[in-house]
Amino acid sequence: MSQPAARDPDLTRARILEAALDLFVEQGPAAVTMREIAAASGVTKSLIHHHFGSKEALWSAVKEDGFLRYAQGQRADLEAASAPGSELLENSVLRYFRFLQQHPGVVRMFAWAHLEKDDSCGEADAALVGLGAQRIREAQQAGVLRDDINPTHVVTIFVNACTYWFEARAHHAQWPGIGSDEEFLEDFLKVFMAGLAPRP
Amino acid sequence: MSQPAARDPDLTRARILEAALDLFVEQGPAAVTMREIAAASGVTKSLIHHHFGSKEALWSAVKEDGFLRYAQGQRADLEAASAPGSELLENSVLRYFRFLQQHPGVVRMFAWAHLEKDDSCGEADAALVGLGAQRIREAQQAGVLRDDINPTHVVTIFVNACTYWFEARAHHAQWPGIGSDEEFLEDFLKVFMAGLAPRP
DNA sequence: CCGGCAATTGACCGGTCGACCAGTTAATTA
DNA sequence: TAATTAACTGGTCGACCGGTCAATTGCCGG
Repeated sequence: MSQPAARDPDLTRARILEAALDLFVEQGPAAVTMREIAAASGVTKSLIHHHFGSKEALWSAVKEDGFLRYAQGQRADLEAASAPGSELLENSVLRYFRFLQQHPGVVRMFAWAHLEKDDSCGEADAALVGLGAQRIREAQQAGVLRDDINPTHVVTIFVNACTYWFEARAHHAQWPGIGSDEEFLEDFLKVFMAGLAPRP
Repeated sequence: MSQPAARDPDLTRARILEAALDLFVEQGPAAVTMREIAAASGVTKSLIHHHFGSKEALWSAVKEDGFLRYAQGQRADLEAASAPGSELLENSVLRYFRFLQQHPGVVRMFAWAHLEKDDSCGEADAALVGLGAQRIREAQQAGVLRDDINPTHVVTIFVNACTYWFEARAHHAQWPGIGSDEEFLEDFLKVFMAGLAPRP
């Protein structure tokens, strides 16, 4: 006979967070009810309140957890793409694009956070962007990239282009002549890298 | 003494649409109540149902109206920036950026639509993007822009970079070394235009 | 092995939501 | 001007929301 699962508050919290993440990211925090989260995570509504206090606190915990995992993944990616110079930049764009491609929920989570003017997401990746900008500055000083562009803006440009590509995918899919993920990435990289080449 | 306002269903509809637009764009469709919209537009809740049927239908009407006005404004802008060649492209980016700068609600309305997977926004500007892409194609054939890039992707790149700049403004504001609207626009234009210059 | 505490449950509460409806008023038309 | 239609109002309903609470269960240190 199936025993009732042994008590494991950490696992319970994790299960609630996981179910809540899925629902929140998919439907938005306002449209999800505590009852849905309870049903999806296999616990009682009261238990969610016991562990997280309120719906808003749960949503905050979900975002904090999500942003943390995002930042950790990106940091690992940035350190893995360690080849210096312009190859590093091209690799970074490629890795960032692939990351969003494989984690569509991340784009949506950021979008929800932006719409509700939650700037806590900035804390998650500010240090990461600073690190990336530093690498670009080094490449500029080495003469590999043109040096009349703010390094942080270099990061911002490719982050914006890639992120919004996935956020507005269904929208832009209706534009005449639009290509696939791969074709867009290829074209963007051409323009981006050529635009950053040292000036003659 | 103040007469009760003469009946004017068109004006009433317009007032409801305007109030609903503001509230929906600011808080998102799920967070806004019919009672709020009624209070903000100075009519009864029942009257909104009379004119629009349901909350969802009202939100659809708001989006449709918003997208239409957006597309009309953009079309006017595109036709105004009629100088051919690479100047046209630079002007288009500039005008698009300024448009979003002056209409922050548009960015948010598109973001809400994207998050709820409403692809009706694509119908609004598909023709417009097609027109822009055609101009770029002509510039490519004239040798003013490099011709190994999908023209639609050229549009997409600058639309993404500009739109997400405003959508994630509060987020990116926390990034170290980030600049102002003007500084970002300048840097983006440098990279973008240089990246699209004909190859040697 | 027992006493305390956290994990967990189900019933329940006040409040608010979107929608509906019967009734009233003003414009339109025949 | 009588009749018809559409604009508009106030009141109300059932559903469902987030949150609370007393009671129960299982773990774990003394």
